[in-house]
Amino acid sequence: MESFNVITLQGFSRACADCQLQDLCLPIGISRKDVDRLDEIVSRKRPLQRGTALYNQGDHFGALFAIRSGSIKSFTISDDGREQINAFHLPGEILGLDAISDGSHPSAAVALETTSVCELPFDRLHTLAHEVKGLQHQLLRIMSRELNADERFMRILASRNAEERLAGFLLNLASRHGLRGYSSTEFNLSMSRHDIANYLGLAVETVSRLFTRFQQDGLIEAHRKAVKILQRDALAEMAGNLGNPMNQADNRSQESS
Amino acid sequence: MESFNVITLQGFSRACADCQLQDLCLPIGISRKDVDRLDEIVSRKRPLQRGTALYNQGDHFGALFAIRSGSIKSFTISDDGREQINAFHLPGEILGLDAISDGSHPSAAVALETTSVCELPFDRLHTLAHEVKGLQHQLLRIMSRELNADERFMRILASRNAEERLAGFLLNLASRHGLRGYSSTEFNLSMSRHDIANYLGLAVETVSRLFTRFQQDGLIEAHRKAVKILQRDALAEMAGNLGNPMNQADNRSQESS
DNA sequence: CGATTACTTGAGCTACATCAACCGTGGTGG
DNA sequence: CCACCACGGTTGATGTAGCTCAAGTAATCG
Repeated sequence: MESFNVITLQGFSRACADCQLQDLCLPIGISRKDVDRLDEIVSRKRPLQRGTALYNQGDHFGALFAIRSGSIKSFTISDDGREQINAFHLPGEILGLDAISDGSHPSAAVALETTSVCELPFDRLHTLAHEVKGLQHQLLRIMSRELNADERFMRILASRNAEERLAGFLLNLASRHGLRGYSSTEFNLSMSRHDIANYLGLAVETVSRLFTRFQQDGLIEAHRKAVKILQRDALAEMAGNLGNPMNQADNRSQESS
Repeated sequence: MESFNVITLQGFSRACADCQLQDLCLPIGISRKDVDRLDEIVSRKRPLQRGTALYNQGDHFGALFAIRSGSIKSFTISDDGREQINAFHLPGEILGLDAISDGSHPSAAVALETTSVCELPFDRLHTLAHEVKGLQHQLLRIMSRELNADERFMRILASRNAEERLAGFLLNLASRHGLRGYSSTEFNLSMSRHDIANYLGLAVETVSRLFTRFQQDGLIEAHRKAVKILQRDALAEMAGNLGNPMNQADNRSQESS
């Protein structure tokens, strides 16, 4: 709702150099001049409505996408028709990296709310990365960061119980919101309980019960999509202090020494 | 036992161009001349004994490693001291990709048996990739492939039960062995039941029981480390046909159209 | 304003973990 | 060379976290 016309129409055309998210996204560690070259290949598409697919499973891979505002879930449908969510993506994050290897998207991406994205045609990006070493490095770093996040999440799925998973999930979202300049204690979930359950490998009922229990225990305040973190430390304790490091982007900010 | 002195001592010094694994590893899509340049930066270390660490969690990241022979498990130790295995690596696979993003290894890597590796100093590799576009692309593809494998595995952890997990695991190992020119129906597990259980997020007892049940049902033949797949299709059915695609490297082979 | 969909709450069931005992095997030292 | 030990693996018995089924309530949508 808000945060929607923050980006003016001018901002819409004049891109990366002015983007609020540039220090989360591709332009890190790239000179102003090279950012302008990046700009030239980026195209901004009109916002996706909630439920709209950015790409479908099996689609030809032609471009990476960076989220400008809104949020997206990526998921796959298995042979038996069940959906499994791989990730939720927030502004500044790059989608489609898993499609580079075989030229088609192994998972679909659907907007969870009104969402706008930047399109980065891969062949042009690749060529530019060949010329701009900083961009090449940044691409590798982003992919590596993603690998990290996946590994952390695998760890959670393999060894944490339901309450640890949800606690970790909430903290992860919280800190990712924080990184984007929003409140890290109070935010809206753009995904349904069903999606959360699916993502965490739990039943919807379990997630629902945990939300009410966390609330009863004074850890959070939750009413439908609105969530407020009341006792961050208790949640972190519960999540085995995996809340912070589970975060995809956290580590990136302080490591540029 | 066998398959050990396949690599001669000559093969040990003259590298990538002669390597049996080159079509699984970095050199794909690179001209002969550029492979020689790659060769120059690769250094071959003496074999690691079983249980020896290639690197430890938190170590400074200076190089990627490619497995030449043997196998390696990578894992992290969480705050509470529990080990969680992220992956098992076979010959031709690259380790250390998750360390690019913040310059230190988020996970440790330990040899499961006598294992030899090639060391690829990252700064030199990075520079070479800047010059050789094919190498840059191949690096991205390998990372993307890894992302894929992680996502598939997350799906398994989040939505499959014990028997589906183990069936998928066995098929995955089988086809990875096949890709390397070994039998894909008969092979040795280099990891313990404990490791398998840890990796799959199960208890050792459960894994053990499943092994005996699979054997009783005539799906496999298993004695200690030795495994023989008897009914591939039945296992695939059980794994929700996730056995094949779960594989990290499968898709790479037929897509170079 | 009714109807569909998202979420919550309760009751019972089950897959798997945990605890405990036992077995085979490979290594070591007497 | 055998006896013993330690360790990885197997098997059984029991407990429980979380799933499933079921029904109710609240929000959303046409």
